[in-house]
Amino acid sequence: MHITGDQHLVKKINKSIVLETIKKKSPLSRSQISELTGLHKGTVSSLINELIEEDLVFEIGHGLSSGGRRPVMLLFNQEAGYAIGVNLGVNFILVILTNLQGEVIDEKTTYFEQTSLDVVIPMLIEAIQAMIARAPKTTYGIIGIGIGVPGVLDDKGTILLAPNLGWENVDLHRILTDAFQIPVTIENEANAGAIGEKEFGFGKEDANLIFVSVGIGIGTGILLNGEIYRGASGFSGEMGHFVIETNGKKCKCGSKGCWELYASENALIEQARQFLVDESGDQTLDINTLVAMADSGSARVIHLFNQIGEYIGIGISNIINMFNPELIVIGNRLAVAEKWIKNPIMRIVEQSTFPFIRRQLRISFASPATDSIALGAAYTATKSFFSNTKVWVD
Amino acid sequence: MHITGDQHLVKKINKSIVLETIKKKSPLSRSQISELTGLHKGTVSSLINELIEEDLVFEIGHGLSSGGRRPVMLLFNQEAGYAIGVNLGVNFILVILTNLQGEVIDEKTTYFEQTSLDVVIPMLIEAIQAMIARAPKTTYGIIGIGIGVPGVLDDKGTILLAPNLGWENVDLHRILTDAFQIPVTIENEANAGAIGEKEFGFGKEDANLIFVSVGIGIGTGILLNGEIYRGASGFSGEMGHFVIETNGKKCKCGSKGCWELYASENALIEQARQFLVDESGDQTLDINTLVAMADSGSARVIHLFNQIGEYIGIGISNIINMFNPELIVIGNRLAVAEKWIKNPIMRIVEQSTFPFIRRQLRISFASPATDSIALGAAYTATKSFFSNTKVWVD
DNA sequence: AAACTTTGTTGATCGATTGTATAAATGGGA
DNA sequence: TCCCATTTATACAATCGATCAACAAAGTTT
Repeated sequence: MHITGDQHLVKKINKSIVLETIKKKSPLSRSQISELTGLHKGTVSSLINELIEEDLVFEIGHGLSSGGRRPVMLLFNQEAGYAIGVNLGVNFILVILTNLQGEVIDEKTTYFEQTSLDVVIPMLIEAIQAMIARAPKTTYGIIGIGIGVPGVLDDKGTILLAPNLGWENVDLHRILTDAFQIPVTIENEANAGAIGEKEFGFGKEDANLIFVSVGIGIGTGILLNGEIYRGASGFSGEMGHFVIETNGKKCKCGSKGCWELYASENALIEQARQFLVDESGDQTLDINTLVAMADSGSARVIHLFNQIGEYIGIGISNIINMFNPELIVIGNRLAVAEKWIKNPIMRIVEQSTFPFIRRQLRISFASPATDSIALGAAYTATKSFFSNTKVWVD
Repeated sequence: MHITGDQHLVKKINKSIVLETIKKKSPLSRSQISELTGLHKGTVSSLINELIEEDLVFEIGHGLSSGGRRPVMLLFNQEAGYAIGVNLGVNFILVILTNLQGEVIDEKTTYFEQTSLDVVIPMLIEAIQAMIARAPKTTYGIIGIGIGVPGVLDDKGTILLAPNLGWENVDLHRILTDAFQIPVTIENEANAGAIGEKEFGFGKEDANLIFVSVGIGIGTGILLNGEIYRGASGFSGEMGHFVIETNGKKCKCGSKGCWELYASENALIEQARQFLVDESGDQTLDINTLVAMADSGSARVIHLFNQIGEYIGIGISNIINMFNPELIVIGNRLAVAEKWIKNPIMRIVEQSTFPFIRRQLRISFASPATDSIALGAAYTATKSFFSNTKVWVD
């Protein structure tokens, strides 16, 4: 069975084009939409009236005349419904509430120490529950819940493996659907980050964007031709296990010389521990501590960041040469060390990539203020809402 | 301006679905097509009649009854037109003539030694001209010319750089369009190979397929979600310049330790030359000679193939971990050494890739009998014919 | 031979875009 | 102030393509 064409499909396509246009360029008049999209005036009129009926668009009043009748300006009704977005981390749960435009209305972070299912799942449900309770009443209510998870998923939303949480075969989709009776979408953390950056971050104009999540390990969210690339078994993006040293250290994945052995938060802390025992006692080492030490001038720590940065740069160079993307965003924990790792990364990238590829390329660090993973997760929920129930074709 | 929907689009979609169904599963009756596609009987009838009118489909006679009126069986008219496919190599021009189904009707190889434009372009034009002259007369005649080129192209069919031919900024599209007044499509060699394997080779069922062209250098054709991936500047697939040894040999690309320094035909021959001067005089070394020597038991050559195979395996492992493809096809010159490099490649891949990724993965060598590059090139011409003038939406 | 099945066509209907005419609102100029 | 061109938006008929239903054609089964 194929997706065959009929008038309903045509209408869905055009309605989605009209709504997208309003979302991106409002305020707009009907006639401007007609010109921008190439659709006939009458078509636009009737579609707009349906969208107003559905409370997704509203009239804001008259605009300025350009020599004739004054246009009626239209706005997207961002507040017709809200979406929940969750970044499920290794020691925290970040829940955000966004409107249909992806603007953050509310947010709350909860921390945990034990990662066992019995502890985390109830906390997760409670956190979402609390956020739903705080959401204002709207036409469509909570239209969906999107979650970003640090692990490998199948296409039905089961977590096959989340090594840093110690989870295996957790049917999170079922658990949350049962708990809330609301559509749930689950996405890998790095993929969600890529989506977030594409929709709300630095990558709005880019069709090819790669989100490099440098945390305990390294994961990558690959967005090609505007869509997440998943591979044959939903398991692409395991770039942490690139071989960058043919005869390097042994990795638990079975290979040798894997990238994340040299360039992750784990690598950083492990190496720091070797010389910091004497330098500063047995304090708990984490990345924020190390950044603080570098800021206050510790040469050894600065040198360590430099080294880690170079290794990150090697992997990123491989990514660049392979994917020739428009944008690379470095996110997750190590992004806070931007100040200390940016230069070595850039230096290596300039050495190891083609000039004509670099010309189309930008590299940036995810802003610590906005959580692109939670934003991306919320966006998947919104998108699913539109494609399943209302407009949108994809 | 977007691609908006109207009835013409609907018809194009459905007509293309009907034709594709016939191409893939003929002989078929109208009613079977209706069931397979989900389209209404009447719709199928009218579309089929148009296709018959256009000479793209014909009735072959009655099929067997299944308890009622006997069906009229339909066939795709593969011979309604022919396409030219060209593999422009570093020392040869292979021209093939295919029907609309991609079956090779005729083929001819011409060899050349000087790669200067003045020599090669006239030869190319003459070779194509000769093939066109030999083609039988059909309804649509020669519907297009497709060319696979070992170099970097822009989106208008200009060769920006073909290092092994010594060409730069050659507007091949214009040259050939002027010469033949027929639609011309130009594609990178490795991309054409990927398309050929997808349509006619081992990859028919696969959406994610990577063609690794191991010749003088290493190029890759990346087919994701059923489409060639080109990257931001049409320049992805430069995987020959992966870094696999962080402190390895210097490469002319400016980096160090690039894959193709260790795993290409160049690497093979260079290393062979070092010890073969004394072993067999100053014969001209090429890959066929080396394969022959291995076949007759030269331990050193066998060991060399083993080593090159292992390095190929390392790069392929990286590709696998990154793309998680269904299929990898190893093509171009080194494919003839399958017997000697297959095992080391496989051994390394098994060591360096995840088991769950391998489960969905096949690795094969391009068959030397069929040239997937020329086939893929011819297919791009056929596809362009259908999408521009007749049915097909993409 | 009658009844049922399968295949394929034909004409009516539906639904969506488009084209044309028209109405409404406005600015510019005589 | 009045008239007209212009811009905006709607209304209604025309058109095109898919679907639906009825029917004809050609079998098979009982």
